[in-house]
Amino acid sequence: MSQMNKVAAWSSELNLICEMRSALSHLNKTEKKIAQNILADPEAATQKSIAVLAKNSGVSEPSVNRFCKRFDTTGFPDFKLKLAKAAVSGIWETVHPVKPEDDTGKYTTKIINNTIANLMAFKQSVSYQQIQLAVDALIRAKRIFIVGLGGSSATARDAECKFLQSGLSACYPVDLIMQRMVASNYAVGDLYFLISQTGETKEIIEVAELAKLNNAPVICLAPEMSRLSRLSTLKLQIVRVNSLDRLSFSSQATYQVMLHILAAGISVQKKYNG
Amino acid sequence: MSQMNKVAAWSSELNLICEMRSALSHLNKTEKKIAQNILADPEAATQKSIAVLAKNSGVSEPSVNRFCKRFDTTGFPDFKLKLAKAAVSGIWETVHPVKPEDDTGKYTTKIINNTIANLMAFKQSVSYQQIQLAVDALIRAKRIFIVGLGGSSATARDAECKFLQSGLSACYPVDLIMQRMVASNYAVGDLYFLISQTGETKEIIEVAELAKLNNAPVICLAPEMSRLSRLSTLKLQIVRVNSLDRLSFSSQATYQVMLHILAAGISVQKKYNG
DNA sequence: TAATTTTTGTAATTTTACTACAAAGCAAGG
DNA sequence: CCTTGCTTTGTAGTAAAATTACAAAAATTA
Repeated sequence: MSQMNKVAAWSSELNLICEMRSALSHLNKTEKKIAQNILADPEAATQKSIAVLAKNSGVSEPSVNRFCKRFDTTGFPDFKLKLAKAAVSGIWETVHPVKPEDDTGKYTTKIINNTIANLMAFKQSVSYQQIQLAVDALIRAKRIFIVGLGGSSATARDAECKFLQSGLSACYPVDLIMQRMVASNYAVGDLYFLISQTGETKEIIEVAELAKLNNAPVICLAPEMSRLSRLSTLKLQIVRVNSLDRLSFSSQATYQVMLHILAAGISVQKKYNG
Repeated sequence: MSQMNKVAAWSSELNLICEMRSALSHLNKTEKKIAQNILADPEAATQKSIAVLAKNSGVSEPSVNRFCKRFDTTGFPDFKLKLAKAAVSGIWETVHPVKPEDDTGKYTTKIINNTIANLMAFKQSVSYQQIQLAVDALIRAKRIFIVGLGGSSATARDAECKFLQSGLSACYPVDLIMQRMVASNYAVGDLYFLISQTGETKEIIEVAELAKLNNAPVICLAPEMSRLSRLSTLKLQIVRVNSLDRLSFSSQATYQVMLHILAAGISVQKKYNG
């Protein structure tokens, strides 16, 4: 530990449980004992006294007290308080996959909770700068062509509605041939807005490649690190709670929210420019 | 107080701040002093000691202690803990409207938070029974016709995708004339699935009335208490955080999640029946 | 108004958390 | 391999915080 008194200086914005988890490897044995004991059941730890927690962890009371102070708290009671808060917001960290034996109530709450978790992850990862750039580009564009296939076709339709409502010139060509046609007939002022849940669909990558051939600006709404994302000039990347199957949450809800944010941005921006 | 020792017996599921607020009128002066002092800034109260809180409220320490015990807690520390938790989850109770002067970061987080708040409200109000009934009806139906106009057209398209993916026979007639045609040519086994953000759009109500004339089953995805909702045989009602304008959150995200839940229900159900 | 009940506060007790200090463990240098 | 100096951990004492028991005050009822 030596001079590094506050383990978590570099992650003070994250919640206490995250901090502890990520600090775990940097801790020495006594601290690790305490951390593991708390992390095993944070909720339960908030109910314990310093004496009980020390005994359970096999360390002395002052060790627990010192441990607490290392995590940016004034002492044990303050630590417990912050831990309790973290445990509440942490409900959304653990995702619960839908299982075939779940009854209606179970899978309903699971899906809603997982979707909320995904939105929270999205909130943490979203780049305001990219949104700002996207809003600017959308407003500047003379024509916006939206492409989305399969599961993303509804999202594409939604984008068309929202952009039209915001007073932009948006068009969502329904079939693939039309989409290709649009992509190969680029004119200055055109903008391509490509939507994909996977970012790997062959047909949409073709559209992106066609656009690139013409040096056309391409905004994509796709998972980070996908092929589509790499082909685009402006990336609105959507993280997703990993290790979660398609059934267990609505990733499209996140896409929808992203579109909503863009629409709001356009409205806000337009109000200022006249 | 007399024999009623636990003020909050009838609302134990709500969080502590809600309980205090609703109990406020039933409290006597000393208790009211304490409650008001805490409610003025619950977050700050969690940092105070019993002595400070007592002094600030103009009462004695044991009074504060007794006050805590009335709210289903073991004592002051436990009370503070539960208060802290309530304050955290309470973030989602207050919604923040998007303002024209908001910068990118501000309106982005506001929209995401408001959408989460809306999903939470939805979670609390959703009827599992209605979902169960809807899933059953959808599986039983020979043909499902989906109708949604304007902002709901994308949602309708999404419903079509999801139902088709689940192996059902779903169809979303794009234009209004087709929709009317479909509604007036009811055959046994048909099911109408009507989607509306307002539940008051004239054209969709016409479709619902046409269906009703034929005694056709109608599932609606609409706000509670709307005209469309009253016309339908099965209502999937969507509450929304009130006093929030269209721009400030994505209500469609909630609709999308509802569709996702139905699709999951269909998959789960089908797995059991073979 | 007196008697009874309820409410509130004072004072003592207990519990809990914290601090000072000393012992043990560990690393670098002789 | 031992010593010196540093870090880490624990023990014991101290301080603070919360709780309890009890008594006084206020309110209620007859």
